[in-house]
Amino acid sequence: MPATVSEKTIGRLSLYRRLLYELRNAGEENLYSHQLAQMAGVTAAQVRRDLMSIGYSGSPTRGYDVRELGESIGRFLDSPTDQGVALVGVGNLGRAIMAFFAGRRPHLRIVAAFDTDPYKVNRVIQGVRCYSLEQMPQVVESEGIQVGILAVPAVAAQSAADTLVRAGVRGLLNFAPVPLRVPPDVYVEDIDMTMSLEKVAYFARQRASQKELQTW
Amino acid sequence: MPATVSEKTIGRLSLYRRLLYELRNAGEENLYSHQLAQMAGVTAAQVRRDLMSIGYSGSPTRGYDVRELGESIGRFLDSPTDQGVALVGVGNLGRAIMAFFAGRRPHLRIVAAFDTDPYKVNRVIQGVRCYSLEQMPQVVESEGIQVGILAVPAVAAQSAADTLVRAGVRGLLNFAPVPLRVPPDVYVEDIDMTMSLEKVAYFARQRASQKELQTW
DNA sequence: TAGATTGTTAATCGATTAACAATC
DNA sequence: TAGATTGTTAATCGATTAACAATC
Repeated sequence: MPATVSEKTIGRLSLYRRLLYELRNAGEENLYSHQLAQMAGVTAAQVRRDLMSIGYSGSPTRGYDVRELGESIGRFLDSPTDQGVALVGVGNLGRAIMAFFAGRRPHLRIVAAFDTDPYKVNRVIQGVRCYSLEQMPQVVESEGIQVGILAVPAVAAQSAADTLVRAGVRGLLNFAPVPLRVPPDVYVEDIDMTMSLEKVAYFARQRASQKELQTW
Repeated sequence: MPATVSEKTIGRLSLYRRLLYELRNAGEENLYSHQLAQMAGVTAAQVRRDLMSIGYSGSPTRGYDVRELGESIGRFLDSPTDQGVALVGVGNLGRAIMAFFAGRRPHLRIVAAFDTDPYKVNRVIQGVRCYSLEQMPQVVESEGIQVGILAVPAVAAQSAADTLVRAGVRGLLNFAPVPLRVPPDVYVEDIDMTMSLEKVAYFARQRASQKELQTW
C-alpha cells in the first residue's frame, strides 16, 4: 500500500520531522516549503515532492500545517507498534550509541545488548539488559526484534550479522568498517567512520588548495 | 591537476584500500577487478572505472598488483604531509570516536580535543590533549588543522562549526543531528545516526511485510 | 594462439531541477 | 481579484551499467 519511496526521501523525511518538532515547540503553526527547505538544506521543490510522496497536501495560501505534517510523517515512517532494537557490541562505541539513543525515540528503542565479555553479560548498562552472544537467537525471537545495530570489531561483524539475520532481523545499522554479506531481503545501512573521515580529509585538502589557487 | 572524482568514488577508494591491505597481509600479490568487486559489494565495472579515475592501470593477464595499487590509492587519497584533526565534544560519543581512530591512520590523527567542561580541559584523554573552546582558534591555527569532527549536542553544533571555519578548517565530519550552514568552500559530511536508524527501521519493516506477503 | 581481463565509449537508469497550470 | 504557493509533468543532470575493441 505505501508507494515506493526512495531511500533518500526516507532520510529527508526523518530530518523534516525533527525540524518540524522544533518549529512546533517554538510555537509555529504553518510553514511554506521554502522555509523547511532552507532549514534542511535542500530545495523547496524537493520538499514539495517528498511531502507529495507520502500523500500529504498543503494549501496554496497557508502552506503546511506544522502539527499535522509532523504527525503525517510519523504515521508514514514509524511502525504502528513499537520496534525493539538489538545492539551487538558494548564497547566504547556501543555505549556511546546507547547513550545517544537513550530516551530519544520511545517507539524505536534499544531493548537488548549483546557482548562476549562475561563481565558485561547479565548486567544492565544504560538501562539496557546485556546478554551473551549465545542468547541472541532466543532473545531476538522472543522480543520480536527486527532491527540490529552492529558496534563490534570488523572481524566479528559478519558472524554477528549472520546470527541476527537467522534470528529474524531484517535491518542492520553497521558501524563495523567492513561490507556485510546478507540476503536480499535484509536492509543494511553502513556508517563507516573511517571512510567518512578520509572523504572529509580529501575534500578539505582540495578546498584548501582551491583557495590557494584563487589568490594567484 | 587531480581529475575531478565523485564523492562516491572517493569513498569506495577508501574501502578498496582497506580491503587491499587485508589481501596483502594474506600474502596475495595480484587480483582481478571482480575479486575486489565482490569483497566491496560493487560491480567489477565499477571497480575498473574507479581505478581508471585515479590513473592506475592493470594488466589483462595479471590483473592489478595488490601492493602497487594500494600505494597508488594512498598517493591519491592521502595528504603528502600529515593532516591533523580537531575533535569538538569529549562526551560519550567524542571519547568513542577518539578510541575508534586511535592508531588507525597515523597520517590522519586527532591532535586536539575541545570541550566546555572545565574538568576535561588541560587533561590528556586517550592520548589527546583537551582544550577549552576559547582556545580553539589559536590551537587550530598553530597546528594547521584543516579537518574537524563535531561530536557536540545539536544546539552547540553550528557555533562550534562557525569557530572552526573561521580558524581555517575546510572539512567537517558532523555527528550532531542538525544541518550545518557553512561557506561553499567548506566540505561537510554528516553522520546522522538518528536518521540512519529510522531508515533501517523503516526498510526492515517493509522487508518483513514483503516476506509475509510472499507466504500468501 | 586462444581467452579472460582490461580501458573506454554508448545506453540506461534514477533522481533532481525547472516549469507551469491549478488553487486557495 | 491578484498573487504567492501548491501539485505535477517535462527537461536535465550525473552516475551506473552494458558493451566491446584492445591487450597481455
